[in-house]
Amino acid sequence: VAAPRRPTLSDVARRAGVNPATASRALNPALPGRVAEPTAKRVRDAAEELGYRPDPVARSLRTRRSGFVGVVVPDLTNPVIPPIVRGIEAVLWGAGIACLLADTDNDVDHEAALIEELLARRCEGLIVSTATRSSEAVNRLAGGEVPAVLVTRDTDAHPLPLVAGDDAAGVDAAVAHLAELGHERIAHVTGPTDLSTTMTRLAAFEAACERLSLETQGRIRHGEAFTAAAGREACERLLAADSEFTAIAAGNDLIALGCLQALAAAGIACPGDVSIVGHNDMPMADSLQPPLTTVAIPQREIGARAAELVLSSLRGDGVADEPLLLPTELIVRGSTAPAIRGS
Amino acid sequence: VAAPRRPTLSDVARRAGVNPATASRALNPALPGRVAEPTAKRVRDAAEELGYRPDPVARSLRTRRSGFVGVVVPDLTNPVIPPIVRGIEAVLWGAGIACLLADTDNDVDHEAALIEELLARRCEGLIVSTATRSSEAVNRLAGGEVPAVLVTRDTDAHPLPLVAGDDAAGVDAAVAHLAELGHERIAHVTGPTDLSTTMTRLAAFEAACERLSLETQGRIRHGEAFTAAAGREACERLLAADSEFTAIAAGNDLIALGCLQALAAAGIACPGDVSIVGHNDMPMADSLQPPLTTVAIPQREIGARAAELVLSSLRGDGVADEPLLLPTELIVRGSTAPAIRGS
DNA sequence: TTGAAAGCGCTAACAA
DNA sequence: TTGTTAGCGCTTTCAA
Repeated sequence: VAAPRRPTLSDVARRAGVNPATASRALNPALPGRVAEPTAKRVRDAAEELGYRPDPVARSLRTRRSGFVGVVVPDLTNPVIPPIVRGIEAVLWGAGIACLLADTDNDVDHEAALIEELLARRCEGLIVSTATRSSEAVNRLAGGEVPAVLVTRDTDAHPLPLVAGDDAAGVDAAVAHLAELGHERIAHVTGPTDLSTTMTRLAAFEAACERLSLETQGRIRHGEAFTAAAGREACERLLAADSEFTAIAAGNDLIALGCLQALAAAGIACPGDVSIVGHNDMPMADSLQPPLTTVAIPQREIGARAAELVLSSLRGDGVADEPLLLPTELIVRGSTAPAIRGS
Repeated sequence: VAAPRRPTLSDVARRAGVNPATASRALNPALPGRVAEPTAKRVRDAAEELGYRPDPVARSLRTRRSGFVGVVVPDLTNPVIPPIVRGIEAVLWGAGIACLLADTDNDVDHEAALIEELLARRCEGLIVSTATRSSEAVNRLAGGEVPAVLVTRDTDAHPLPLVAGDDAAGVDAAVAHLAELGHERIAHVTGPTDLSTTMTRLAAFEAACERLSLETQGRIRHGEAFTAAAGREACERLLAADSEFTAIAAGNDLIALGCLQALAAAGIACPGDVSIVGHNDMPMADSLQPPLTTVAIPQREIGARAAELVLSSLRGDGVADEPLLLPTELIVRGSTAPAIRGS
């Protein structure tokens, strides 16, 4: 028995009684050098009968394209990431483009390797949420052969289009909300300082406090990662320093969750003694105890817009290179309450 | 200025003054036909100076391999999935193999297309958590060219190795736990019936109730998806039917969360009036209100073991084809409490 | 409108 | 040990 090799274009051509080149043309419509309809039909039938599927590897080698877009994310276990990816996939899939995902585990080298891998496989576009704001591999993407778009996290050099939530406005609203509730001593527990999101939110926090004449001195702590464990640890450091505060603005919802845990462990009630505001409105933020007040970013839409930018680039449209900051919204839930006088 | 084309093996060979084939051999150590060390060094230096990176597409076309494993998941926004993926990645990355992820959005056609895509790109192995237990595309993987392993979700034909948690044992422990608390009327809100996990857990639920002489008649409802919204909707149907029950075993934690919401909306206290047990111990299950009692599955390890199976296959080792069911553990938290007499 | 020929970048037989 | 040759499966000039 002959090996059940998968049929190639030559097989199809032979069966249709034409040259492989003709078969190729018949199967790839449009393009100059159309094929006579009867011939084309013979080819299509032959392909159908043989169950022919074009070989994307061979095609890629020849055409330097691939029909897929690469998506590079820092950490799938961060709950904000999946909805963003979903937004990307929905748009791309709708445009007939597959997307292949890679997770860098927040590691620059890992990130560089995966970007290289995707590029080498001729991905036609790249959407990246970078592992760090100093990623060289990401910066090199600028002016490269394929369009690249950043989501949520920017690099310092910001050489690429970015789609993100308007974090600054969100943080400003969060601080204003706390101030309105009477909080005058607000702490900030951030994410890792090598991420643009952390720096943006931190700057916005300080600006808002400045504007409202609130003292922040000694009330800022940096978490080592965007995880609950890191948030908890940072909050414990904050508590240990005994800097008085009645509210915490957290770098993101996972950090906020960690703060919730640290406070609970220390016997401090939220929102009774201390109020907390998160950021992102991750899935289940509304189901925590207490339900988390947070700055919602439009997760799916961030992904969708990034995908659209890539599609525009592929169509040859120019892409504005200033950051696209989508509206954020403060969602008030149970983790914030009026400050207790003199506490 | 000449186009800054990325250097090819021929460029390297020319610079080293050798034949491309020799350069290829020098760069790919081992293999029959070793290269003299001085020559090899010249080639390596040339490659280094030129910044040569082998083209995986060309290499794949020639060798029919690719150096990556494909991972197909049904829904990244289901919180159990990312930790499993993490387990897979850690093992594969440790073995020097990249992994490319694809999300099927729980859709069979989408799944078939992505599997085809990954296969066509010569992925060397496939790890799949299938969209449905009747997926033809998945069944066809059996005996295919690349090793394939299923995680968490099986197909009815189970033609492939499976790595999953021992759900049956877990559900049995969960029901026993509820029974010990005095619950005699236990309802079951499941996931979608086209998933093997749903069927396994349902069968285990019925077996356990049977064993303990608990009536289940009229107390089973199927959720349309493994989401909180579906769980809530199914629980509302259960409540509307007014079948009396004092506890719910949920198909997974998201379903359990939905039940929590439905009960809260109906003014029924958990665990005061009704106890709930989830399944999976997803991230943040311990932070819900109340903290969820649940059957923990070893998420990362499921992924890791699946990846190891693929690696074994690639090394040519035989792989046992009976399902690998890893131990589950009932984690008792705040959502279960003693049944109220006569309620 | 179709065919012939070349070649994408690499590796595997075979020869030298 | 190294070079020569061929070809993976496809597309794209160029010629007929």
